[in-house]
Amino acid sequence: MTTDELPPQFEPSTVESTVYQMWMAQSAFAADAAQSVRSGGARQPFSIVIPPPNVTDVLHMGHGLNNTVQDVIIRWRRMAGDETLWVPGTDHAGIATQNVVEKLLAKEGLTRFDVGREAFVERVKAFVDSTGCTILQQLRAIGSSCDWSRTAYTLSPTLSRAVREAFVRLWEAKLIYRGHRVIHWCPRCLTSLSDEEAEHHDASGTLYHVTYPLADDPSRAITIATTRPETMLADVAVAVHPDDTRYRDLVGKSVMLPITNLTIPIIADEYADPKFGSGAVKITPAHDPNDFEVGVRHHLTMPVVISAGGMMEEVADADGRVPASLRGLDRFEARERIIELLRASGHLAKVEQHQHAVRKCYRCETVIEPRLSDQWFVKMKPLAEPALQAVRDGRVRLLPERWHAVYVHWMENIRDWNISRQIWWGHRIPVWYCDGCGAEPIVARDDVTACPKCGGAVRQDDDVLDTWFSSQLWPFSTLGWPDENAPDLRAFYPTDVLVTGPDILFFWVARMIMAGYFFMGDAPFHTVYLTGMVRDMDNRKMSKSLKNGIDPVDVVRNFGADALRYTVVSSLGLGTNVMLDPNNLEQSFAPGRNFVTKLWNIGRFLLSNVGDAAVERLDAISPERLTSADRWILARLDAAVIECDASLGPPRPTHDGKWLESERYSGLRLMEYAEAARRFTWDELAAWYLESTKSRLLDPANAKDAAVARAVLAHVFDASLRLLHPVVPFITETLWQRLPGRRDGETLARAAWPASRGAAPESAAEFERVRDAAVRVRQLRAEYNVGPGVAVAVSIRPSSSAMRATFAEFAATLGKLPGVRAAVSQVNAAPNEAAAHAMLADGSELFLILAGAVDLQKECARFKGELAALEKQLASLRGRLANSGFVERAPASVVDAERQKERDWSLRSEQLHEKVAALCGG
RNA sequence: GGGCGAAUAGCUCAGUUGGUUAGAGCGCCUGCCUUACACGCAGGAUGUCGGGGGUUCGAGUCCCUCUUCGCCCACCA
Repeated sequence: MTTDELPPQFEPSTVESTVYQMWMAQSAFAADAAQSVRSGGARQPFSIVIPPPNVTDVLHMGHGLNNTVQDVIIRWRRMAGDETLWVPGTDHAGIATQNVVEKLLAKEGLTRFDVGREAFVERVKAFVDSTGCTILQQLRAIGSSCDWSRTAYTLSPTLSRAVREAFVRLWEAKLIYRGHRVIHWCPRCLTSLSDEEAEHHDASGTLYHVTYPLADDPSRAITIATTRPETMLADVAVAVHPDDTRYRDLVGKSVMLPITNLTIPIIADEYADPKFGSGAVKITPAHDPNDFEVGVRHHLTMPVVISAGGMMEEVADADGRVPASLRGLDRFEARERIIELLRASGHLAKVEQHQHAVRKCYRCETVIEPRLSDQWFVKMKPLAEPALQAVRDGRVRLLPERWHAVYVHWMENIRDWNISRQIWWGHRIPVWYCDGCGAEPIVARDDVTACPKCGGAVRQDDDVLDTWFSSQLWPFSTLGWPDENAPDLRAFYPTDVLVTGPDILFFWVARMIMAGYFFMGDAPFHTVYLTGMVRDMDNRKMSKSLKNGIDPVDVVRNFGADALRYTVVSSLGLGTNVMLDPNNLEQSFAPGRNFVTKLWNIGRFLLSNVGDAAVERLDAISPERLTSADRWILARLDAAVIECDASLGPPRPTHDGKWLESERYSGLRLMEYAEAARRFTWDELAAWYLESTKSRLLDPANAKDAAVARAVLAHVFDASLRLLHPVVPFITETLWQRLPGRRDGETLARAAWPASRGAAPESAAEFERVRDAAVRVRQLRAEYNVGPGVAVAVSIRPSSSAMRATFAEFAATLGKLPGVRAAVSQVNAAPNEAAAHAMLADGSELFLILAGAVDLQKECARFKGELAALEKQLASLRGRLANSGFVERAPASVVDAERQKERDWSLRSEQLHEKVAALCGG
């Protein structure tokens, strides 16, 4: 490629799709199971399964953040030589997707019941087919390097097979059972929900105190308190604590239930808390989980008075309990009506405000109705054991660290999981019933068409499985399970890192770990990286309803995918939220856009100067041909590589599949990695090295040295593009392709991650003196208002013979650096105090004499400040050495180093004293 | 109600096991279109590290306490 065609502006929109197509054409993201060491290959496998977005989703910034993180990690490992697989895919998202299609139907004035089950499912399928690829396409637009040939879908035939298998195995292990109990019911979605799907919301409600008169003595009454008076129609008892002396004589008697005029018993049960309200509690077994337990203990009837849709109705065992005037009323309307009735009949004792938590459906925020019904459950305790142990002993780590405790607490208190949903979109429960002979339910991997006992007709269970039941299998179902010999499963399971938001830690992550142990005998990943959330400037979650979202596609169109990625990663502390302003995309994405532009300009300048001709290999250049600047930038590159590696790694546990305490919470510091790579490229390569090479490259007299400069530039830029590629893949690939010596078909995406060349850190020291001198000259110029047009004279007294030897290079480089513009001369003796305007240096190394007036008093004050700070440190250091405890405890080498430090500081302090004396006259 | 975490520059955050003068990005101020880049360059300002107490020669870092936020969990009707 030729370099002279680089346009002055980087145009992401034209470049990105071309680059992505090139990656696809080169199969840059395709994983090869045979290469994994687990399959007899030579590479460490490294795999990530994507948290499957809902199939109807469109990309939002949350996805943008999450998938950028995954892509950075994947690209880093790919370059580092692992056989890398990133599995993409989507989730059928039972309730969510069904709700979307039901809304579409509603526009036609239809419900799913009008359409019928089969036709409805077909309709959802068609809808999913029409939208299903949107989000996957959008993931490509932000550069995600997924292996698209392995795109999975939770409701595909292969994954559905895994779901059946999982259900049957859990059934066979007696971990799945059918239960009759009070569960969380969403009257809008018309389905039961798991505990996790019924979210707590703080609410300010009303606590109604209702009097229930004694049946045999209406002058006496028991007062109960309730926030849901409408459920009193289903009351079957009043419970008091057995030790509650206030009520001891009443246990066994009965009260009259207002409105219904039924007589119900007073029972003793420890569930009643004497300290709450009156100490008596109404028992409504069908509409409250606690009351249900009481009901079971006392063999009470369990009338159901609220319908699936949340209407007052006599559903079961409720003969005559619901007065005609209330029938068919919505539960909240009924509540108002009942309060009126109670007030009218004098049974309403007190009404007070009450802070409590209301559970709401996580999909539609409808208030949950606890409801007695038959559901399928998974027994969780046995599954939780190994998953808990894995996190405790470091086989699985959660980042950031604080989630560890949250996870452990949840797992220790885990409750059985209601997995059946009364919706139509999802995996139908693989259980069949024979109504003919009444045989036991048949649980089967394959569809059952006839009763194995009587040969009669069977019908399949109507319910479908919780979406998360299929999601929990994702890390292995996508790799070919239940086929234990599937090549991908062997090569890539367990996967490595899971990247997701903490909001689905229990919905998904914990269940995957449990499923991993149960079905695969091993955790599905060794690291869970929990990201923060994307928020607006008022710290609000971005959401459709608040209209404060940012469309990543918009950002990509305006600023490019790289700018989006860099902005997100560079502000992504571990687990911290990313704040972006939806009303000011320009400013929000400035860090990324600025950096990308800078990188482009570095590339333009550097590539045009390096040219297209082959450069010498770095190791073919003898050390003495390198300038101090060359040695410096090579040493800085090594430091940058080491820093990037330290921020990102280790990629996997180093010992026996368990994280050591020391490494457990290290690594995946994406922000620090990005900053290290940026600092090297911008603050070191561009700001100093590039500037220092200008004279070498542009002056024809330096033809031989120019070749060295070109070689070093090409090498260092190549390495910096490699370091940056995981964050900003498009622009780095584009520039990298134009470096001299590229072969056809080579991609940066699959190029090797840089390794430190082991440059001695002291090889940087010499150029650092040039740099310090330049900074000092610039500061003095600014301080004394010497404009940039004015050339200045700088005299230097080299402090060492080595420096004296390289003075010419030193002077040439310094003089040419921007903002210096100086004629540099060497003086061999210390400048005469009277003649010098000032001595300015940070030690005894350099004396810079700037032509022009220097404020001696100002310099004197500066030295005095420095002196005071130094003496403070010296005092503390002396205290430390004087502390016998420290000297005894610290290793000899440390104590020696401290003593040396003290000597150095004392010496420096003396010198400063002298300077202050010389300048200020004592 | 229980548990966890946070409080550092105007904003968002870094600050490893206590140890030189507490950092970055954005923003701000001053001066520069120095032919790669004004989406830039050079220089600069800004912090009683939430309040109080303690341990230590030495505390942003460890302990106690108060205040304020955030998150997770939760069957007190």
